Amino acid sequence: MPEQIARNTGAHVVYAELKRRILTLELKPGERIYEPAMAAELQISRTPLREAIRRLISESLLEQQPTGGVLVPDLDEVVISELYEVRAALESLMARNACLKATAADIEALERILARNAALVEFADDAMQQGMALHAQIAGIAGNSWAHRVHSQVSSQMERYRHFTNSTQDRRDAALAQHRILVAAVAAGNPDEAAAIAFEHVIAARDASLRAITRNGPVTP
Amino acid sequence: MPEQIARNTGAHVVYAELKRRILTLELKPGERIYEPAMAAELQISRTPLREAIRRLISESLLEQQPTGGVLVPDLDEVVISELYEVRAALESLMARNACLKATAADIEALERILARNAALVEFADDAMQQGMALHAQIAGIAGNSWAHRVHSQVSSQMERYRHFTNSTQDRRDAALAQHRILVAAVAAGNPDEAAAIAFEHVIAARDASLRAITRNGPVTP
DNA sequence: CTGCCTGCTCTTGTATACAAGTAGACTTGT
DNA sequence: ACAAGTCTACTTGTATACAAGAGCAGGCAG
Repeated sequence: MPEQIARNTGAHVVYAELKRRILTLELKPGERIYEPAMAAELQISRTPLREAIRRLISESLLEQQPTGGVLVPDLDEVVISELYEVRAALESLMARNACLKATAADIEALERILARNAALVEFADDAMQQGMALHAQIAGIAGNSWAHRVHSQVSSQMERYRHFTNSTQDRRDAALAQHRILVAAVAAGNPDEAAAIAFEHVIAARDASLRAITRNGPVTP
Repeated sequence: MPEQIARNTGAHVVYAELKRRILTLELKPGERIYEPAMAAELQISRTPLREAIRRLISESLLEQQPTGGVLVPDLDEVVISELYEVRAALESLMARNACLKATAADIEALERILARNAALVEFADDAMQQGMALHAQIAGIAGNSWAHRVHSQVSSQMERYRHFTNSTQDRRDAALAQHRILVAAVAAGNPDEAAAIAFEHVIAARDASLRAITRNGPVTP
């Protein structure tokens, strides 16, 4: 339900391409987008390009100036903190709901993912993927499509900050430990505890990121 | 930050008008929107109309069919439950943050709103407004613009269901009592308690709404 | 030298024309 | 009568042309 099936319209293609460029910082924060130039570059007319731009604006992946220009939003460490907190609230909710709805098969699936993650904990590049996999499973069990949808949007935003929030081995170990406790709480069917653990887990990730940022300098050097 | 200052462009006007019609159910759930007809009715060309439509789609106030048609989403009691839960998670977060940041003046402002609400508790039409006023103040104190933004979007969605979730005097009294406890927790500076109370408060509202719906029949009769 | 005014260029916003694909109705054959 | 195929009307998606407004440069006056 979150991602609508991509109809192969040009607007969808340029939307995906622009989104990719924004999230990879290929389009730099603060950079302005000029419709005719971008349309020429993407070899498409202004109409579908505008459609893609407006969609990105409504997702806050682009920003409209009062004067009328459109630009890539600046990176801001206050924002990343906010995003982590919203993620914490949503994942907490989903952990609670998963707790209430999980079947034996669901628990088994969670533990299988956990085992996989434990085996791969040393690989930094997979760390994010692993956390996402576990969370995706929990989200599926929770079955709140709106929570899932909003969570996806927030996660997209956070991708722009990925390069600034390097994960350390310590952090990955801690995350794995918290995931174990979380799955245990879900298995035990304790909603309040599962919710609290999920919340604290993401808040811990927030604090780790903020420390990493202040150590390595601000996000916009 | 949530609502961008309306630039007086035609697309913004039709956006506001369509949104109004959708939220008031003037555009009926399930009804399809034909661009030429709607453009003629609103006396504007298809281009700005399409812009407004796409924006509403990305806010889930309109729905795009795989085939290409656009229609007003059906009402669904599963969805309203989901929306309440997301609201609960977000308001819980904001209550927690408000707790951490509130100044003496903030507490005073909250208590003033509380007193006002207590005086007006018997007026059903203001009930929603009062709850919103208190929440808006808390959101302001919490100062998480993303939480605020997402909360606004979810609240918009819920407006479509307003007519089905009639509030009773009992319900309003209960809400006021919970608001008192919430403000007390914020004043006491107890984040966990404030968060828990805010969460339970909205969940209680969810349950009351679901009961009202099952009593009065399904949302789509 | 500085401040203001004027004109130009380039931007965005809107309208319209065109193309392609789809749903539905009608006809035709069995 | 029913099923299948085709044609038509209308839909959405895209391109382009046009208008209005903002920003900027350059010149002119004080």
